[in-house]
Amino acid sequence: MPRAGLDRAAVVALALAVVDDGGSTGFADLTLSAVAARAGVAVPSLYKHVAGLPALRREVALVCVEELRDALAAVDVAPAAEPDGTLRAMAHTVRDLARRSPGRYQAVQGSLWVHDPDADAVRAAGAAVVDHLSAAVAALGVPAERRIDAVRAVRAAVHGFVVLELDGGFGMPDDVDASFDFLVEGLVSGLRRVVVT
Amino acid sequence: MPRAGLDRAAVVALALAVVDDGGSTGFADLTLSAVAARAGVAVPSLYKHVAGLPALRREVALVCVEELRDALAAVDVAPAAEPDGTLRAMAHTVRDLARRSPGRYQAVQGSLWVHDPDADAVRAAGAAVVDHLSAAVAALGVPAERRIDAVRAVRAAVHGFVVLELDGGFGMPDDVDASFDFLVEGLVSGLRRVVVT
DNA sequence: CAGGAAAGCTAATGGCATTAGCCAAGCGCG
DNA sequence: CGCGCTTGGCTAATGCCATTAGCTTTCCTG
Repeated sequence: MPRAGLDRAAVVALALAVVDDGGSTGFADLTLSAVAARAGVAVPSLYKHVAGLPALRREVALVCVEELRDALAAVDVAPAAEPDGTLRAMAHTVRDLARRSPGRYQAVQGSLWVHDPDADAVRAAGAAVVDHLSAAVAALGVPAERRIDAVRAVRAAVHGFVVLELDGGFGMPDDVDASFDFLVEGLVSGLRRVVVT
Repeated sequence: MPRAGLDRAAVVALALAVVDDGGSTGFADLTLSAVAARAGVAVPSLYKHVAGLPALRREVALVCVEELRDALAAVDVAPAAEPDGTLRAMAHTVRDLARRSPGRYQAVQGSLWVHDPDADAVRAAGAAVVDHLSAAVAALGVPAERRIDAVRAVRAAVHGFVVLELDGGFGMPDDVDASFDFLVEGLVSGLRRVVVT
């Protein structure tokens, strides 16, 4: 019986594969059994590398949040020509990422991490995501005292759209891309007008 | 051994109680065990009244969606003075309902029902919810060819905000009410400007 | 090449849903 | 009044999952 040669990283990678293969419910359906099956190993063997299912979920979530953070950082570094381009690009980045890997997007969400004392790293990466959005909003000229409200509005709008889209909540597929553009344009132009407040 | 005198409705009512007591994860944590414990009955006895856990969830969801639909219908019937008042009121109605019963709001969401062949009633009630929003958007003067986009934007914004709020996703509680007002005002004024298109 | 740490295993426990099959409560009808 | 059937409840058994305990084997290290 040769060894499988697993380690923490390999287990997390296999878990990510499970999540990716599971569509938009991939994260919810993440199970030690599934990971063990993929690894060609008995379930309890996984405990040699991760502390349990909740810990594995946390590690997976961390990878996913960092992925999102880095994608937004890349946008931040290369702002489009116009100043509103950044927020626009970030919105599309989030949606694209979510569509490419729905399971990973679910992993990012989470009442889960907000109150989990062991999820400091996840929270930190999440805060970085919000910071990038905040910078984009600031670039639009939103005054400081409205900054928080504006960032919350952006997060709500984009996240809400993505969630509804992934859940298939938009009945007919009536050009969902156009609807997203409509939303983002409304957001950008709405926030630009806040300047006058 | 007297009988407990359960029936389908009583079981669903107990399930709703479980959901309500479970906070924002109440629906996810809904379990036959919990319902049976409340009913003072062994778990398998529940199968005499409901077809299983998925069916019970569906029944619970139906109640919750109908509740939301009726709340929006009430707004529709008694429009505020100004014509934009309706959409504003609906947005607040949704949020208030979600805050009052977070567990029930989660029940309404659902990739779950969209593709479940046995959930026609849930889908129908959901469609009615969307219809009410659509009417409010129309009252704002949004032209017909933008109606779908506008309704999707409203749903995304409100739903996204509520989900983030319930998940505790807004770090500090920095006047979340004000942020919601900001979002709703932006939505209403943004949609009124679409008229010119 | 010996020995111990690390990685795998099997077995056992406990929570959950679900199915099968048994028993008794209570209603309706003679 | 009592017989019997429908119906609601029960216990027992199965299966899937996570988790823990404790054993074995591999393989690196000295």
